[in-house]
Amino acid sequence: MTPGESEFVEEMGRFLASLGMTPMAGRMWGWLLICDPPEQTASDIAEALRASRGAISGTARLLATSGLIRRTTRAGDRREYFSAPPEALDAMLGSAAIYRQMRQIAERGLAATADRPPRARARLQEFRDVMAFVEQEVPAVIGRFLKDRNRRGQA
Amino acid sequence: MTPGESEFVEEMGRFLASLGMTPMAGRMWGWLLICDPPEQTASDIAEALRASRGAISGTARLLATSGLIRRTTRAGDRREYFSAPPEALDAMLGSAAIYRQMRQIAERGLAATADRPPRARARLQEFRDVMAFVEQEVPAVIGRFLKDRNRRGQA
DNA sequence: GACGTCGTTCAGTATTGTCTGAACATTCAG
DNA sequence: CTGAATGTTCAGACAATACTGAACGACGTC
Repeated sequence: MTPGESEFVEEMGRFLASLGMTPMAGRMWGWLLICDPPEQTASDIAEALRASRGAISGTARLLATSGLIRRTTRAGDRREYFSAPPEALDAMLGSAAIYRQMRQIAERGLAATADRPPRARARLQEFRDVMAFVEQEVPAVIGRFLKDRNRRGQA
Repeated sequence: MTPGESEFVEEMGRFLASLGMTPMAGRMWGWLLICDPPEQTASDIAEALRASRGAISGTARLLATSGLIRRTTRAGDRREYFSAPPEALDAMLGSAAIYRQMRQIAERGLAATADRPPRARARLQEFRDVMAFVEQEVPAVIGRFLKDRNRRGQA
């Protein structure tokens, strides 16, 4: 890994960490975006990132369950191969998980303030409404784009 | 603050913390969404959240600079009043800051891998393209919605 | 000037979270 | 069986972080 690539990997680590993931998750994902070949074993990744196998193991599970990476296996090869598949972008952007979570929190808040005057609840009500809209519309827009792009890619 | 309200405030704290802000920022914003009256002094907030004045001070700056809360003053009153204004939703959703940041990281990564074969750069290139789209389109969609809503609100 | 209120800053602390490295289980080859 | 390679788990070290509480300056009132 060149210094420039390493800087990219570290930057992705800091960025995903700032979004609630671990730095290692960001590094691993960044590396899987630029590595060659695209599929790498845990040992490959541990060596490239100079991280322990334990860290790779835990991070791989985290990334896989959130849909950001794919685990594949090969006949006659006990190792697992990790890669950043195109669907990762769908998982990252097309999901309304964050907006849904915010809407749900807002709704629980509204339930907890049911006996308060409307004036005190108006802001939270509005917040909920906006979140409900975003939860529905943003994934739809991104979904249309990704679908379009995939169709063009196939043609 | 009732137990239910406190639970809402704490939940908002955990949520914003998972997005890279501090728990206190989430609590404060959550409280400003449901408090009565809607404008509160730092002392009011410190008492409601049972937090120190120092924590409120730092958190208020954080929230204000990111546009989530508004600081207002009144003639003949040296205190500052904090509130969660409707524009906060614009700041929270309409901003493309996160997507722009991801696009920029991707572009620096592409620059750092300029001499690598296209195969190794394809994923990152695609990632950049999708981010560029989202950076432009998502705020546009949300902006149209908010504008619409405001117009309806005025009518 | 003395006092009370308001806001900021910062050192210290307590807590949390991340990563390492070792121990362990599993699988396969020799 | 022995040994090597792969993956998981977990205790513990280490670093980062959030918050407290005290010190400080600014402002206005008496």
